[in-house]
Amino acid sequence: MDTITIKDIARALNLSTSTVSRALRDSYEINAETKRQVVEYAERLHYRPNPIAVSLKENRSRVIGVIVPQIANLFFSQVINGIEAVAYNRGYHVSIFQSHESYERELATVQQVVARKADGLLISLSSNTVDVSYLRQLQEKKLPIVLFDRASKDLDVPSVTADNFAGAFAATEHLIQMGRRRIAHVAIPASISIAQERLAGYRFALEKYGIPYDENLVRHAGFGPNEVEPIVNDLLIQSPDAFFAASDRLAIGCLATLKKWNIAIPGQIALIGFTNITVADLLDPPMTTVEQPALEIGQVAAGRLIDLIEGKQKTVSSDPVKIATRLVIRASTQAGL
Amino acid sequence: MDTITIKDIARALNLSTSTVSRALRDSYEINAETKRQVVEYAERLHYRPNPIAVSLKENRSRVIGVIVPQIANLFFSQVINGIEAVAYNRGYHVSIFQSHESYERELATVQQVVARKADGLLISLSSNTVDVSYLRQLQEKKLPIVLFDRASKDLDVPSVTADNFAGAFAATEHLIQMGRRRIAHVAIPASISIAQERLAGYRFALEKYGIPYDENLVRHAGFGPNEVEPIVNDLLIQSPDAFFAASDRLAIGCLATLKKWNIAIPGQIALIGFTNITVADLLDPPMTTVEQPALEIGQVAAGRLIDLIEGKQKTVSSDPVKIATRLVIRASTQAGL
DNA sequence: ACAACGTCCGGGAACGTTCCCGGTAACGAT
DNA sequence: ATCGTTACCGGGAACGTTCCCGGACGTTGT
Repeated sequence: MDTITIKDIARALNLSTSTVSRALRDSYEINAETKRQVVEYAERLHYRPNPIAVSLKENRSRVIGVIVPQIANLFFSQVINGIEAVAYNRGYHVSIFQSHESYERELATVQQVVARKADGLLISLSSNTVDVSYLRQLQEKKLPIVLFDRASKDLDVPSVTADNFAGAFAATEHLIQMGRRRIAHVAIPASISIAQERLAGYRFALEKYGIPYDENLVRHAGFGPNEVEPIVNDLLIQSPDAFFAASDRLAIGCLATLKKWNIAIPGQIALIGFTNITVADLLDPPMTTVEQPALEIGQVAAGRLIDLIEGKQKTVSSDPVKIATRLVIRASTQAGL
Repeated sequence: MDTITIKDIARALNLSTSTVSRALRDSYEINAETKRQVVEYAERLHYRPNPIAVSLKENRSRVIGVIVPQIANLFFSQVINGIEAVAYNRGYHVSIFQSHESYERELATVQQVVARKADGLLISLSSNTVDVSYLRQLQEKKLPIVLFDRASKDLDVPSVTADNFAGAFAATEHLIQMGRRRIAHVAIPASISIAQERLAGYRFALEKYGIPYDENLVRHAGFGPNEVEPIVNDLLIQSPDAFFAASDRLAIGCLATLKKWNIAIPGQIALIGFTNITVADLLDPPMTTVEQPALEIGQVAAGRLIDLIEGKQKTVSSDPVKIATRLVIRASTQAGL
């Protein structure tokens, strides 16, 4: 009754659907005058090709699916902005989904996205995803996939991440240079690839400066709402003189807990976050952070994916791309005591 | 070569596609034994119905489209979480899109979503959208639509928003009760519906306490990255003793600018934000805020939309739903001077 | 004059479903 | 024996496209 189809045009102009279809796609074998008529009529009735029918026919959709653990996270939302910018420019639509850190939701969402014939997949793994075999299967079925931020060592898929090792190294080195020696590390769940990279950077810095690694100073925190506070409390028993938090959320949680105890920052304890929070310098005290180039990660990841989709990538070199981080020094890591 | 279809099952089991289709949907007119065979075989080969084909046939998709101006905004991302929670429970998939505060992108995105046969639309208007006729047309074509947060008075569509008037009133009243009299209001673009509601609440509070309304104390700020600072600077000329910022972003901008000028908060100037920022009490100083129930807004909006989709809403009463806000008092509005 | 070619167009299958319309048995009731 | 049911199942159209195949007509070359 309302959406106008190619058939309607054909009927109205006394043509066949084939002719109309070809006229609309500007085929060489259609008379110029006929094309004009068709295009004009289509224009006038606001004809829009039905993408569902096209997808069914062509087995593709010009849509790329993006799956992140959480959208309410500035890092991911900025990555998405980067993705959209390049995807849009190159003629792709972007559909965004959340896994909510759940393997089941991630799996279901990916299946759905694939069933809807997305041309490619951009995904950051949920923290509860250990079994990535479903992604391997998709990969074997030639579905273009690019991982970002949270990659997986079990998967030979192109990935784009921040240089977490270097970032964590820089953070830890900075703390050491500011005279800290007992540096606690509040890490994200060990299942996530970047947790290990950041931990490694942390350890490497300690090693370089001859500080023994003390595993009592390292704790992993999950994504529960009140998980950070008890962990910080535990760590405080070890009398650290600095906290290195491995994410936005954790840094904020550390800050809140330390304040609760009336611990002077950086007087007694220095604090550094691994984050993208824009309000870092409005906090009390302004917080030193390792900034991840979220936007750029998104842009690069989307670019690689689309290259893959369009077959520009002859060599499917799945060498991971690492984007440099940036240490922004603020008050929370000044020399203390 | 890989995705298995109903035809494959039919061929393998020597049945017709009709029978297989019916068996899979558990039709009463299929023999129990046949059903068993079909279901088992389908299970074994991991058969998944092709949602594209189903959409084409049924003219629906069990997908609801969500369009927000910006995802990198805690308010919207929390609303989305609310939406997803109920949508998921009721058997709908959610596709998320951003308009980036652009009318053209919004229009294009909505068209795309509609063309893909979304069953309904949940949308928060971009600040540059003045012409909502395209939405009216969709509404006339019986597409279920629910607006949230940013509604439009030109549109007779169900909407779910925070109670912006009451929230702004409470904020302003609080400032007045703390002894402030020259209360500056940094508002969001006047084109957005909630800007007017918040302004009205602000004015009503002034009126109630016999404070004359001074239009020099009210300025609207757009979404540019550096738009807030000059506006705050301008307002400072009017020597205000309080700032009421109408959004997250603006409140943060005010705070940053005031700090730049070394203005004591709340000593010289009090500050209150209209926001959802979780770090409000970690800021320097902890910021008093009017909190919007973002999650609930999302839940209610999704609920209404799905009711609409499933025709449970006999009366299409488009009376707007208003969800109460909550005033959280922190240090930034203590009595000054 | 006739083949050969170019130009322009239509018929119809196919993508994977659903569903309407039928049809065939078997069986009890008349 | 005939009829009406009931229980099952298949054929095929339809959703909106694209594209292969083929055909009609006119023009050109020999």
